[in-house]
Formats: sequence, structure tokens, C-alpha cells
Amino acid sequence: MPEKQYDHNLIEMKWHRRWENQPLYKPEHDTTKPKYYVLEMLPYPSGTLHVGHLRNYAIGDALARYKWMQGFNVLHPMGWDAFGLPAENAAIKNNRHPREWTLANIAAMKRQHNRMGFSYDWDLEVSTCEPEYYRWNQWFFLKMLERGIAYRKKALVNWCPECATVLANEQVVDGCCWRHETTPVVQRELDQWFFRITQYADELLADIAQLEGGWPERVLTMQKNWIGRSEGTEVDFQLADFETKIRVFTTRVDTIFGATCLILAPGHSLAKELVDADGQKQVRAMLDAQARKDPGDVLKEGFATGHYAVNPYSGGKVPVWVGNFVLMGYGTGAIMAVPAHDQRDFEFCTQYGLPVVPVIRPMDGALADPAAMKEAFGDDGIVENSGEYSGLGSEEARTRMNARAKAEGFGEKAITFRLKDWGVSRQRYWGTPIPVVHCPTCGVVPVPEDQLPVLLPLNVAITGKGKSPLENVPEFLNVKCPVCGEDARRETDTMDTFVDSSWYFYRYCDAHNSSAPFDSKKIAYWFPIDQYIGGVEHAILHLIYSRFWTKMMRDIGVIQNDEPVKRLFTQGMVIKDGAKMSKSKGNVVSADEMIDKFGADTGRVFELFAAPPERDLDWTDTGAEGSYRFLARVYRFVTRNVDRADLSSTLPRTEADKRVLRKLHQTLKKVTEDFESRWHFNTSIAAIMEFVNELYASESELTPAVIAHVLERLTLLLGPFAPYVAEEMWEELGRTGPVFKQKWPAYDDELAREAGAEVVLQVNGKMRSKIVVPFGASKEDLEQRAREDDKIQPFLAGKQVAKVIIVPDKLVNFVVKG
RNA sequence: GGCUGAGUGGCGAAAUUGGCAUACGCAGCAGACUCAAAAUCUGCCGUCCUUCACUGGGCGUGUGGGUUCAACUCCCACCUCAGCCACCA
Repeated sequence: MPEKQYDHNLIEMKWHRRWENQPLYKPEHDTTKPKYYVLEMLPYPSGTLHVGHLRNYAIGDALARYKWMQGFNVLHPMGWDAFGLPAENAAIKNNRHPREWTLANIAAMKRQHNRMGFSYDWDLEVSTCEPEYYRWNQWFFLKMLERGIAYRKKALVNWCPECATVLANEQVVDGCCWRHETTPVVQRELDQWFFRITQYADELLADIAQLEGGWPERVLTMQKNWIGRSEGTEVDFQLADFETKIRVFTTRVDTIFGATCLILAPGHSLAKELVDADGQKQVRAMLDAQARKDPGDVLKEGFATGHYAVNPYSGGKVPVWVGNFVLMGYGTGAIMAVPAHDQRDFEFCTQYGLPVVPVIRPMDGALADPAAMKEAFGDDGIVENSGEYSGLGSEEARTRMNARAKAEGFGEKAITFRLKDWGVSRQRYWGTPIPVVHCPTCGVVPVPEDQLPVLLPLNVAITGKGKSPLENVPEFLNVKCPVCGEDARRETDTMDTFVDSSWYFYRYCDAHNSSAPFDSKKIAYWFPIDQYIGGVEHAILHLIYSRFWTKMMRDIGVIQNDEPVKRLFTQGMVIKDGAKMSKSKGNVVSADEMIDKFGADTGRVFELFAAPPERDLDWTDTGAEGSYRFLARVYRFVTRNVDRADLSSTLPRTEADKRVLRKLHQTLKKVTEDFESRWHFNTSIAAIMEFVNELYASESELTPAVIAHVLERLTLLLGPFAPYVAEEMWEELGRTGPVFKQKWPAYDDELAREAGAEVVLQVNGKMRSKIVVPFGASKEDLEQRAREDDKIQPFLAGKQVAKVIIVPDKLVNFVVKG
């Protein structure tokens, strides 16, 4: 009879049909059971999935299946993002409605995820473009409005001329829109909605300590840098000829006696007031250039306003300049330039012939000669030429100067963050409408809760030009004021889609709740998320917004946890032909193509086997073929030995039996440990391959009882990695019930143990021989055996043994001289 | 410029606590099976020297130093690559 061959199409089709349209596993809301919440980041593809998109799901799904088998109550949900901008672009290009486009994409992605056999609980599917999700976005918005966390202000904002919309700072990449890499961003002043994330800056920074260990160090560092806390001093400089003061921020107030000018950002309000018409022109030019934020070294430029300001510490007068390298968005938008102790100031001042005045002496040196200085001295040291502060250390001088500023009312100690408030307004159609009404008499009026959700009108022309398309829909735009009942105008801004992704994982716990965003009791059980898996590209935006949103929800009283995610895992990219997979590079392997050719199981096994999950992975077809061969090898072994398997057989165990059992239990141990600690599934799968190699070598000598024992465990072992073929083999073994509902096989230390300890014999640290001894042999015994070893003796002959290092059960090392 | 990683065969990689460097896979080579091929199975596979062969030995984890009986692993300095941030006062 011909041997059964592995046919992934037959097997996967069969089980896919059985699993389709029914949740494989439903978590119970049973708070007495240990829970595990595993979540992959929302997909953001605008078209079909490729193998690069599937990697974090392969990792997450293996983990979810393992945790089930370990008896955990597992929440493993899946949902879909609204893809704001891609949806509108598609609408413009293909004349399709964004809603239609989005739903079609979701259907396509869902079909592909189903084909991969991922084990989501589809009953908890959440799409962020659904009316119910809008309702709760808006509900949170109103809560934030009440508390002043959501607010509106006129602001200079980044504006992408291509999208005709505002961008968050985080969406500006190298001076260009994150979606249009060649379109420079310009600055515009507009009324915008913001979330006061800066109110949480301190907490966001402090709570990073809670995440240490569970989050990658790299991500935490990126977040710290992004929040960018710095301690310093704000100091007022009185203008000599006006009643106005200029407030500057500095971290080095100890250098203030060396300040030789003040420099205003071109966006500073005084920059416009203090300069003449010609200066106005220069200011505008600088603003445009700053908006472009050209990467690399932009030449420092500036000009004097002709005005002077008084240094409150020294009483000296310094000129006021405008400089293109000073940013409005950081500190106060004005700086004091201390060329002797700040490299940027040094470059600026020497370029324009402004004096350099050293006031800090290095601990072990002399005060620099300004004429000879090639660069600024930026370290702390001893303060000199600074009146009453001369002779103090930098630290001490800062403390005293802060105290004086406060006492005399011209400044104070200040903490500045790089993090800015989150601008959430988008002049775009496809997003959650901001639920407020503008009334000529009552001002900004929130939409009453019982009128939520405010839904998008469906008949709308999307052109991608000018203002929001919503402005052209009278039945949306024109409303009555909820307070006075007069004619009013609905807000047409919609919310950033990062709002959606900031809390979708909470909604999963209670996806069908229609009276609240979720039941707080369910959140208390499931949160924080035990394991979140996604790309490192979300280290800043999504992962800071989510943390902020969690703290905000805690403050409005709907949840109790401070942090959303206990452990974060960032998987590497999938590379092909030396580049990240992308349509433009033409190196995409689509999910459908891969499944047709190799099967979902092979794709999953290869993605887990080819590299450790945190590292980048090279996709090669020949490599995938190797994984296919491995699965085929396993399948063949199982099917051709299944008739031989008999657990009740009492034949005595052969040497091969013992060898195979030992290898099996070593493999079980290895795979279990990989799941429990470092997730190096590449070594887990390598171990299973080694075990299969051992099975092939010993096949003919195995007894029926051992065959039965081995086949069952081999199948279970493969369950998390290759679920389709595992299921098929389980059925071949005459067993019923899905593999992932079986118990994870425990390993037996006794069976896993080697017959004896293999001891390495070294001379001067070089391996010369190996011997096998019973475990726990004494040091004397070991040395004796080592000295008698044939291969060791020549190295000891005629030499003097200075020392013998013995590590029991491991090694003997002779240190010889002569 | 700052921060964070990484650098091991022809290639992807392993070595988890300082103790056998290169597990597992890919590619390659050889053999078995076959009329033949594919598939499959088995063996070889860092480098140099030695040997007909068996074998034995030197070198070898980016570079240079150090600690140690022993270093891919720890310390110091440097080089290269990647990612993120970047006139942040």
C-alpha cells in the first residue's frame, strides 16, 4: 500500500471548513480562573495581506494555543481599524465610498486570517468604523471636555497641502507628511481640538518604571526621549525700551552671566511686534523653512531686532535677535544665548560677531580664553565672573539662582517637556465626528449624551481638496443648538484614527455592550493585557496614546488599572531580497499565494523557525520548502506508524525506546521552557526536528507502547505551531476533540535524564577528550578517570600538573607547565 | 550629535548561569532506490597543515587589549552596520 503523502491543500481545506464560522474557543468570564489576554496589534494594511503582516499573528496564535493547553482562560480577540486616510484616498482614486472600501478590505483580511487558521474569538470582533464604536469615542470625548482634557485653541499646526489636512507632530516625518514623503509640511493657524496629554507627562514618564522587564528596553527609551523631560529655570528679561518682558527657558541658569543675546523663535509673538516690515518678511521665510524641518544641518540664520533686554541677575543689557534655530514649540520659544557654554549658541554668535563670555571654569582647568575658543564648553564646572555666584559649583549656583528668581519674582524653577498636547482634529470625512455644536450665542455646546452617536452622512462628495467634505453636507452641518434651540453649526472636524486604536482592546472584553463602553468588572478581570505583540514602529505614537488613554479612563472612573499592557513584544520585520516587503519594491509574497503554494502551517512554521521572533527575518522560498519537508516528514512518520501504536503492549523496552523517550522528554522540556521564558521558537522547532530525526533513526526498533506514547506527544507538541496538520494527525491517531483543547504534555525529568554525565576533559582549557561517568561522581573519582584517559595521557607525560579544575558532571581541566 | 540594538561557516542561525564554537534548517557534494527523473532515505559539509587511509594537530565568533584554569559570553578602547530621535536651550 502506498504511503500517505502530506497534502496541505486537502488537510487545510478540510479543517478550515469545519472551523469556519464558529469560534474555536470562547473565554469564560469566570474570575476564579487564571486568565491570559494575548493581543496582536490591529492590522493597518490598505490592501491584501502579505507574509510580513502575518508574523505577529503566528507568534500570538502559537502563544494563545499553548496557554489554552496549559489551562488558562484565554482572551484572543481580533478586530479591524478604520484606516482613515487610505480609505479616503481610495475614495478619491476609485470613486468608491470609504465605508464600502473599508468593509470590503475588512472582509478580505478576515478571509485571509481565517485561511491561516488563527484562533480568534470572532464573537468579539470589533471594527472601529462601526456606529457603536463612534458612540463610545464620542462619549469619552465629552467626558474629557467636561474635565478640560479636551480643549480647543488656535494653534500653529502642521498642514499637509496634499492631504489638505492637519497632521499631528508625530505624523511629520523628516519635514514631510508621513503619507506623502515628498510633500513638505507648512504651518497654518487654525482652531483645533487637543487632548491635554501633557497633563499626564510626569505620570507617563514615572510609570515607565512599572513596565521595565515586560517591555523592550528600546521602546521605553524611545518613550522617555519622546516625553523629553528637562529641569531648568524660566527667567524674565525686561525689554529696555518697552514695558514687555521676554521669558526664556534654560537648563543652565548658572551660565546666565555669559549670556550675550536673547534669541526669539520666528513663531514668537514678539518676533512680529519688535521688527520692521523687512524683518517681518524674514520671519515668515524662517517659519516656512522651519515647517519643512529639512533634515541634516540647516544653516543658522538670524537678525537683530534693534531692541535690548536687561539680564535680571547682572543688570547688563543684551541685544534681542530672532533666530531660525529656536523652536516655538519647546520651552517658551525664546532663549538666552550663552556662546561660551552651548555649541549652538557658539556657532550662532561667532557667525554674527557677538561676544563670547566664558563664565564656567572646568573643575581641573582654567577659564577659557574667548579668542582661542574653537567650541563651547558644555559641562558643569566652577562659576566665574558672575558676581555673588563666582566660585560656586554649577549645581549649587543653579539652586541659589532659582531661589533668587523666585524671591524677586523674575522667574522660577521650571520643568519642560518635549511632549506636546495631542492634536486630534482632522479635516477629513472618514473618522469619528467630534460631538459638539457651534452656537452663535451659546458658543461651543457638547452634543447631549442621549443624542450619541453623531454619525457620518453617507451621501458625500470626497475630493481630497480644501476643507472637510462634511462642510458641503447641509443636513449634517445645520443643526439646532441643544441649549437655546437656535440655528447652529455642527463641528465638522473628525477625530484622529489613533483615538480608535487607543482603547479598542478594552472594548474586546465586552464587545456588545450597548449601555457603556464596557463593563468595568470585566476590565478588572482581563486587564492589564498579558501580552501585546506588534511592530516596533508603534513604539511612540500608538503606545503612548494608549497609555495616556488608560490613565484618562482611570481618572474618569471607568477602569482601575494604571497601565494597559503588562508585557510588550516587538517582532522583527519580514525581509525579502534585502528589503522590507512592500508593493513599491515588488518583493511581496501575498498571504494567499503563500497558502496556496505551501500551506498555512508551513508559513507559520517557517516564520517561527527562520529567526528568533524579535529579529528581522529573511523570507526565502527554499527555506519555506524546508519547513514544508519537515511537516511532511512528521506526517509520514505518524501515518505509517499509527497502526503499530498500542499503548497496552507489554513488550520490554528496547535501547532505541529508551533513547527516543529520553529525546522526547528533553524536547518537551525545551519547548515548554521556550514558551515560558524567551519565546525563541526557532530553537523550539529545531528541537522538534532533532527529535524527528531521532525517530527516523530508531523507527524499526520501537515497541508499540512507546510508538503510541510518542505519536500522541509529537502531535500535541506541534499543535501551537502547525494546527492544521496537528489536527489531522490527531484524527489519524483515532482521537477526537480539537488538539488545542488537550492538555499540554508534561515532561518527565526522570525520562529526560541522560544515562550518565558527559564530562569534558581539557588540558590548559583545550578540549582533548570526553568521558561518560555516572552522575554525581566524586572529584577524586573524576580526576582519576581523567588521568587514565588514553587521549589525555600524552599531554600530561613529562609535564608538571600545576592545578586541576573539576566541575562535577561537567569537566576536568588540567593546568600543566613545561 | 544622542540613545538603542547587532556583528559567529557559502546563507538563515544555535550555544539560556563564563565550561565541547557552529545544534537545526537552506544551499552544495556523494551514495541508495529508479530504465530515468522527481520525491524519499543515508552520509559528508569552518579553515589550514599532516596522512594512501585511519588519524592527529594549528588557527578560527568585527578589530586591539585585559580579567580567568577556561571568554561568542565579562571589562576597556576602537571599527562597521541597522533602527529610532535629533538645532529640545
